[in-house]
Amino acid sequence: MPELPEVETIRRQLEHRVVGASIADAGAHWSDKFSPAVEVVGGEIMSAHRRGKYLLFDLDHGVPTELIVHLGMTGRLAVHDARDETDLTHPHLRAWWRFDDGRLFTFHDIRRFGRIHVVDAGRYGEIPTLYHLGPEPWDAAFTGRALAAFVKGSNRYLKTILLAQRAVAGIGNIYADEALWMAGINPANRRLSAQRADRLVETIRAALQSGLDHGGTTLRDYVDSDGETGANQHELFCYGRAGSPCHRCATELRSRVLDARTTTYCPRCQAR
DNA sequence: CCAGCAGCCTGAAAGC
DNA sequence: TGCTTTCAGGCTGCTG
Repeated sequence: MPELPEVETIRRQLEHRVVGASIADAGAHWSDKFSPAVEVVGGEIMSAHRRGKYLLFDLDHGVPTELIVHLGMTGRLAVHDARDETDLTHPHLRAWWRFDDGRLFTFHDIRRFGRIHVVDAGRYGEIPTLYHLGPEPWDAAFTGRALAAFVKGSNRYLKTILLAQRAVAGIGNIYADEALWMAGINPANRRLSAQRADRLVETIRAALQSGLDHGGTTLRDYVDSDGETGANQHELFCYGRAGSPCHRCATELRSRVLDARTTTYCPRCQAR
């Protein structure tokens, strides 16, 4: 489940391998989730950015164009040496791009929760979550005040607001549970004081920074574009630890389902 | 506009 | 052992 730290880890690895490459050929799975990949044939990759969990490749394709990739749950991007014999019939291969130097850029996605879009640069209207995406977690616009305003304007669970990508970009289930545990806030709260909002902004940044520092969290499927697992799963305080003792107070961590998301929390440190 | 939720997907793990 | 069921979950799009 690539979230911001996993996507950023991949972006950093890909950047120096794809920038400057010209796309000579491409292919894609028939689904319209992936088929737009072929529209960038003839383009040159100018840069590789990230917004939230989206990878954004700027292309010169006559007009400024963006190739947008969301990894979903199990998406993997990799660049293969020209000598590699990459199997273009692999059952999980959803899209591929052949560079004019012979290298192959591939997108594998077992569960097909990923998505590929090609748009005129900056035209995100057909991608609702990206269109409405909130600030990056380290953006000056992401403040306790701004987060508190989002919570006040909504009647949803606090955790659901964090996952919705509007108040802040890039948080998924793992880092939401981690940040809420670190802040000592119950995920099912529907209100947030100014003081707690400031604290939650800090812990969101801390949880994501830990993920970045450890190359991402690998629970099932995540590997970076070199096929390496992350190490942040060894640093988790809360996510996936239901039934185990809280690292702060030794109370048994509990899990419940909030809006169809498994949520782990400490019933004592994160009392409502 | 909002909240809530089904549906998309597959393989691993658990249950029988 | 082998078959069936459950689970994981980000995002989209539908419903009320």
